[in-house]
Amino acid sequence: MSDQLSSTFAALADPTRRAILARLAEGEATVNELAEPFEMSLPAISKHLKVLERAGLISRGRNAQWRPCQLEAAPLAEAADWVEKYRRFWDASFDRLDTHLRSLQGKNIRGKD
Amino acid sequence: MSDQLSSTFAALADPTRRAILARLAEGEATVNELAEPFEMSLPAISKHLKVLERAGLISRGRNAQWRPCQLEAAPLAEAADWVEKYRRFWDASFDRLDTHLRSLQGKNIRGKD
DNA sequence: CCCTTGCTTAACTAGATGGTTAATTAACTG
DNA sequence: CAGTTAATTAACCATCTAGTTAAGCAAGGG
Repeated sequence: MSDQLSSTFAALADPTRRAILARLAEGEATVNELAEPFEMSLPAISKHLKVLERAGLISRGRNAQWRPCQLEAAPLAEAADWVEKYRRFWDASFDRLDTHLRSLQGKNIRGKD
Repeated sequence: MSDQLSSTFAALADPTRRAILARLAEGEATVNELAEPFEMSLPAISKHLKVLERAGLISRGRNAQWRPCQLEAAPLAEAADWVEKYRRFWDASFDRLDTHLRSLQGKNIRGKD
């Protein structure tokens, strides 16, 4: 799970962390500000932030005793690229072609590919 | 981790499972065909397929003793939507606006939002 | 210098994840 | 019916995850 894409997706696989990113999309925030909406201890938020940081999705500065967090969306570009490769499989405009290709594939199910 | 988006991202957070989806993008495949590229036991692949199935990313049919797997990309649409909301944060054309907004936000770091 | 505020680290727990081998089920094949 | 092939299930194990409470560490404010 050490590759970038895996840790990005893993970081996104938690509603708390996605909510934190959504909040940071509105601008910088401190840990306490980020924690405020959640019924969860501060250490728990701290851990979520560490996961986001190690995935490169946030960066943290220092301002006196505050540790302001900032969104770093770069890893999301790679994730978007990956997902987009599959767009034709869910996009309505490709349904007919897709069904056709699938039925061709079905006849060759035991073939090399 | 029970919501759709979380289980979709969780399923994608593993290179083996992403490779399986990539293979299925070329068409249906049986479990043994899917397992072939990996140095991993068949039960391990079976478990990965179960994760993908519970996330709704694949469906499985029956053809005699074979259980052909098929890509079901629908959940990826939701994932793509989520990620796309952040596009402006990594897209070069938004960098200048983004920097500007951040600097405004910075002055209000202790504010309500 | 002590106290409060902001946050992290430590230690622990319950449950999920990712893998293994061995046993089992299911369906075709001689 | 016996054997082979395809795949799953069971049982087990190590590691990771997401949370907890309690203790520790910086930095600013009386």
